[in-house]
Amino acid sequence: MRLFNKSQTLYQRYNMANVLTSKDKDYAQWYNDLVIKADLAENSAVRGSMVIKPYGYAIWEKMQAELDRMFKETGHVNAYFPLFIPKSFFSKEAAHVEGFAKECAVVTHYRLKNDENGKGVVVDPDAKLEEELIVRPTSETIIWDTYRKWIQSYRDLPLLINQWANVVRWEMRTRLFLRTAEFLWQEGHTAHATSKEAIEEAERMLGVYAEFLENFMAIPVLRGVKSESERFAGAVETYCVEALMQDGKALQAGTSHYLGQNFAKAFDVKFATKEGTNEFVWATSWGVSTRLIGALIMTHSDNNGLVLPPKLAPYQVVIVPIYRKDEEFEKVNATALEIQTTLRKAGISVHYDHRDTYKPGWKFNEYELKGVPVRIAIGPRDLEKNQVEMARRDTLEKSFVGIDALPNTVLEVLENMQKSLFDKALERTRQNTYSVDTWEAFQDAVKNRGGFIKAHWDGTAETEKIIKDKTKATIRCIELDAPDEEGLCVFSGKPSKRRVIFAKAY
RNA sequence: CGGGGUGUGGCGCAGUUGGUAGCGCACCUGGUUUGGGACCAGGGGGUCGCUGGUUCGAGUCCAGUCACCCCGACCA
Repeated sequence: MRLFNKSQTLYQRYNMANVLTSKDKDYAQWYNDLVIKADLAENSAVRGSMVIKPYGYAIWEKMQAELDRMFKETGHVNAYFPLFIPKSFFSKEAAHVEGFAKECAVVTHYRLKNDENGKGVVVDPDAKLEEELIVRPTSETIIWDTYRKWIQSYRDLPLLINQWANVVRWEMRTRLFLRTAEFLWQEGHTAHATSKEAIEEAERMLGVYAEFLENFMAIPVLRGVKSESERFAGAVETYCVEALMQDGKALQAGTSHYLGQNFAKAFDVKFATKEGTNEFVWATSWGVSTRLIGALIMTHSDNNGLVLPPKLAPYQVVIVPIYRKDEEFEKVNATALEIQTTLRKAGISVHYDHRDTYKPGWKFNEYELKGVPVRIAIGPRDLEKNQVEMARRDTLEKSFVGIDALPNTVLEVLENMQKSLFDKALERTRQNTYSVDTWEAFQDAVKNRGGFIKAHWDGTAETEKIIKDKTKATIRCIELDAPDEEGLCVFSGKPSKRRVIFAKAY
């Protein structure tokens, strides 16, 4: 077994030089390079909007498939609501409009015409919309306007609907996957007869997200609730899962909101109870977005490129044939095809790259950049010994495996890698989650150490704001299982009943 | 919206005191190669972001304008 990562610098010198910026040198640049070089996405002609390329989209499709399965397993169905929302809908829920007004794209006209000077097309001023349309930044308003018509009786409840959609939030500054003007997501919107049911739903879906992130994406998360100032615009309570990235910054990976009766009241959605009274329904909404791809990258990847957990990889194994002449290729190809079939029968997704237009070394680097979990190289020397060379992406270890043992060995490695990626990320998160008790130590921790900082907070928005202004750290969440612990606010010195999680965030 | 930067073949860049555009990668053809991003030979491709000005002559100087990137404030 050869361990390249023990002599990483030498390895890189002759191998990956000039491909990716080193993580240690410039983490943000490393991230950008990786997204581009791994062929996940690129910037488009429209500022802040990205093209998700086939390889990146394949990862999103894997996520969608699993999440969709989980949503359906918990009783939800999919539907689709319009992209355009009448402007008037937005003003119906005060907090909601307040939260989103500053980043809405607005459709004002519905027609173009040829420019009179013969230069291209211009907006036809005669085609002004009576009521302007908002491009959805989220769908609560249009959905609740619709739910009013769907809900009359307790027998219509609970209403458990999800939609897969794109949304637009006109952000000042954007970054591929992490924050773009348009992004893809799913948004669940549910209606319930009681507050208790709605809270249970919000908590259930937070659990679904946590399970998905941890078991599927191998990303450990904290489960918690947001402070008032970080709460979703229009929610009574916002639950969240927060993950810690390799650079010590937190990333909100998913949110689930208990909306109380806010939207029901704003859109007049009432139902007849068994007892014959009329009551407003109780609501939730919850979502995760293509931002998760950013979380994926920043949790597992390294200086050689993307590292994908096997459950998410568009293909789990790539086979690279090695040969000199046509006769050699014939033999290698025959065996490679057999291996491909065997692995596929074992339920493993396999890509066999027999292109003659790239050399093996080029392919090795390419698939490392793309994070394919297992690479199998097979050449004439292997044929003689009835073996292949197997390389594992996360550790960069290479080993020789007998062809007969292949499917089982690969399955073991994939399983092991899935677990190992999670364990590694969990260990990193644990080592970077720590308590701080004084203001000096807090400032130092935010500035020099990063990570999840557990500190006492007096519970006021004022203190939270001052801490944010002074340190750039925000309250990521109040952990659901945070133990009661008397203490003094790290900033104000006022009494606090438990610690909350502070971090710098994406 | 403030600060900084950049616009030159597909990508990354060079271009001196103004003289009519070049390099690397990629691409195409042929050959040799193929176990960690091969090599040789030949070839194609750019009205230099846009508009105007100065000049015999502008990638280069001037003015304006647009776009994008990075750093802040705002946000998933």
